[in-house]
Amino acid sequence: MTTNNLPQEEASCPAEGILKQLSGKWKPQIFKLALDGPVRFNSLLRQLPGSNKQSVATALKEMEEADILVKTVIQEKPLHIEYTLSEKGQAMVSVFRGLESFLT
Amino acid sequence: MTTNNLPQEEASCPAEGILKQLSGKWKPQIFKLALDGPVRFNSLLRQLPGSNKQSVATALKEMEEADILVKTVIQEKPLHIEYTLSEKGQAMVSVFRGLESFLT
DNA sequence: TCAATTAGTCAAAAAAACATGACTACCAAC
DNA sequence: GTTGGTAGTCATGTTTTTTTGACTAATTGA
Repeated sequence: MTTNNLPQEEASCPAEGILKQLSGKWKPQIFKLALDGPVRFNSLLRQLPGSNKQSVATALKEMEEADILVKTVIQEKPLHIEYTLSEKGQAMVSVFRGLESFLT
Repeated sequence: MTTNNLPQEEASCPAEGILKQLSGKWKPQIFKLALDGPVRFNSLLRQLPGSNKQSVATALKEMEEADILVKTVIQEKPLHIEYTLSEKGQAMVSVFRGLESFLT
């Protein structure tokens, strides 16, 4: 048990929460792919070697909950689902580019 | 075992590595405290409720290895050690501020 | 000499993240 | 009616990260 669940919690660090929203084994790569346009579940699985359904599904769900991606059901015959960068996601692009500039 | 340790590895995502350098339970908070000036081991332990020696030591070591913090031994009587933002660390500040701007 | 501060290390346990394989459900083609 | 594609869920197991508690070693003050 930590002493963190105190009333005056959250005096800590705003960047922390956002870092969490972008961190994890697959989120940065998913974000990057989403920059080029809508992404889809099975397509991501194929584009991310070493990934798996569970991890990709979790990443997509969390990025949707964090309002980085927007989930859209496309009403066509095979009925597929697209994940698109939200407004917040779009706004994050510059920060993401900033991160990329720190290649050692 | 993943299929990731292939020769043509590292076609993935540059931002990913930097995110890892700043991610973890304590690194963002340590970075933030380092913005105000040099930080020290025991002082950090006191300022980060719920933290512990091991975690803080690991965070400091990794941030030093990532060239975000610079470790300096101060030759005074109680002989203490300071961690200061490196040049790279300074350059990261704007990105860090960018992250902070995404408070929901 | 005993207690306290400095800055840690080490082994082990607990918790969180990630992976695996089986399974669901819908629709279309053969 | 079986295969294949869409998009997942679920239980379980493994791996990684974080925490705990004991310990080290040097210096200071009483």
